[in-house]
Amino acid sequence: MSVSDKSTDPASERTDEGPPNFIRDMVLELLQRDPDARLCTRFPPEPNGYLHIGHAKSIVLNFGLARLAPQGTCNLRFDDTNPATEETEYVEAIQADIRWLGFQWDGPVHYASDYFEQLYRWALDLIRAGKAYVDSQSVEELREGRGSFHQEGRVSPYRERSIEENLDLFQRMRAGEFDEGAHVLRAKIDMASKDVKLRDPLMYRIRKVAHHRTGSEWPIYPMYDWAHGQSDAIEEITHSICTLEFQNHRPLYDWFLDTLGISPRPYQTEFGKLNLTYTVLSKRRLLRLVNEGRVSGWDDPRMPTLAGMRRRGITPSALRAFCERVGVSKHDGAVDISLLEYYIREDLDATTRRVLAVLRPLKVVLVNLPEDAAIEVSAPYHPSDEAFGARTLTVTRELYIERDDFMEDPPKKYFRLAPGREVRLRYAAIIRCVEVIKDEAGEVVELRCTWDPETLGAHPPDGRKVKGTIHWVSASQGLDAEVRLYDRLYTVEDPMGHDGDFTEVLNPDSLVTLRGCKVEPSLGDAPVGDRVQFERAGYFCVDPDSRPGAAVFNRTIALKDSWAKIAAKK
RNA sequence: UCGGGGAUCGUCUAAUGGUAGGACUGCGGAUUCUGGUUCCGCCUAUCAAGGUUCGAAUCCUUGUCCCCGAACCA
Repeated sequence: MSVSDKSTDPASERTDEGPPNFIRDMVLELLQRDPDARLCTRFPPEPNGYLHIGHAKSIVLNFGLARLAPQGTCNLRFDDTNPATEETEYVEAIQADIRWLGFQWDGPVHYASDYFEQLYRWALDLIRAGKAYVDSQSVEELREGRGSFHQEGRVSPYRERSIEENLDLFQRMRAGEFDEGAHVLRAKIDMASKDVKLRDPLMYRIRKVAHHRTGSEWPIYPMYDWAHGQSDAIEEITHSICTLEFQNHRPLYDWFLDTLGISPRPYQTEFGKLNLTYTVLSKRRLLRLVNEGRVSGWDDPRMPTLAGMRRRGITPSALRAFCERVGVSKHDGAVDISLLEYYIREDLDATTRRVLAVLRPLKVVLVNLPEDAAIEVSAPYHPSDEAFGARTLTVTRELYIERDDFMEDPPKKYFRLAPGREVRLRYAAIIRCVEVIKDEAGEVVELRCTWDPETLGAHPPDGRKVKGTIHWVSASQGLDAEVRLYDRLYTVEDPMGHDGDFTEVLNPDSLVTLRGCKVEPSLGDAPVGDRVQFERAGYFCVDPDSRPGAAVFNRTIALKDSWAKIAAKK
């Protein structure tokens, strides 16, 4: 390709889609050779748990690939071949999560269970072709017969059953004549293969368990390897994208498709799934957190599930941007959680209005203001985007400031309030602390300050510099609220690398609930899900637990805090 | 030990024989009525050793380390 045709090169259109990657390149090359080539991907979750951010990467990848061509499509298919663990609740939650993330699959929702009949007929074909047989060994015999990495497999005594007998047995398996474990259907490949996966893998097992869609119609269920590739083929998927741990399955994937002679057929490509520091992404372990009550549910804001992140206040667009940026490769690494945090802040900074809220209130009395003072100030909702508008805040004689914004004996470089020192009240005027009131225990319970009217909405006329600005809420006008501060769920970067159980490194402070917080009056009618920035504190959203007059805010993420860094160094 | 994959700044990822680039993090600085944002700057990488070549992250050889695989899970 020459440089001059760059403008018509499909590869040049990738600019808005994040960095290039080997799968995208593969598809782009195909499209360059044949612009009319069919392009169909699929997202194939098993409905046995909720979607997490790792699935988001896969969704963004698969839907993104389909969009590379105008005729490209991406299916949603539930890989529901194990009725013991799958439920309708998950089927519904997964669809809601995909839509929330901002994607819509093409055509109807597909299910591997839609293909049970076709799969069954193909299995009969394989038996007739002498490529599959019914084995009647026990689980233990099967396992032993499979051999090991260093030892060849042993041929089953049932391997040479006649085609007629296999047909009869398999049909009776399907008819429900046998108990679980009595027989299995195996592909006849090669018990001596160095690839353990190819040592006559199981295609069907007997499971007398009701299926969430097919009920009790089927007493036998196809195994993943038998169902997946054929399901792809039925849907005429062209690119079957999956994660690295399925690389070992590809020879089998190919064997079934080739042996059946299905055409056109899909091809599997693997990529490294997303891993995140301070995070565990494994449906089995997330299920444990839920079942053991370590979190409040699949949508606990600390969970890396899409449902949890949604409740936490994280936006779909931040997630999408993150998934684009982490890239796609065959390297199995762990992305630093700070990259995710960056995209969350970037999006929220642009899209949320600023409000004032005091999380840990400390009372301040402005001694030179009359009892009924009500000084109105206009405060823009966003520092750089006028479209957000403004609201009016009222300064009253008594108000609340953050406990952290006052220190009796401040260290160097602390430019907030201290005895005798000045600070600006955000959007209002400068105050000076003239008296500190303590209780019997010696704890500071109130500050007396003077209000400097000359600095209301203006710099001090005498030119003096007041570096600090703090947020505040009127004592009489502020609203009470509950605030839930969320932090990382684990105390270590790699919870699974920890010796022992991953629950041992759960962060005991991952949720801190604050009651008696004070928020500005404009928040009185904030709807559930509403996202705001509490100035100087972080981004928050209204939790569904909120009740009229008793709002609950979840902290999505704190603002970057360079003072905390300075303070921590000392 | 057998089979399949993978090794590039601290992290993720580009560069497919021709200047090792970007993002995040970290560290400085400027601006700022958010210790936020924004802007500017700096630090830091080709797993190792040989070989081919004018030239190697890229090709070859050997080695090292890491991941996956012996479920009637997906």
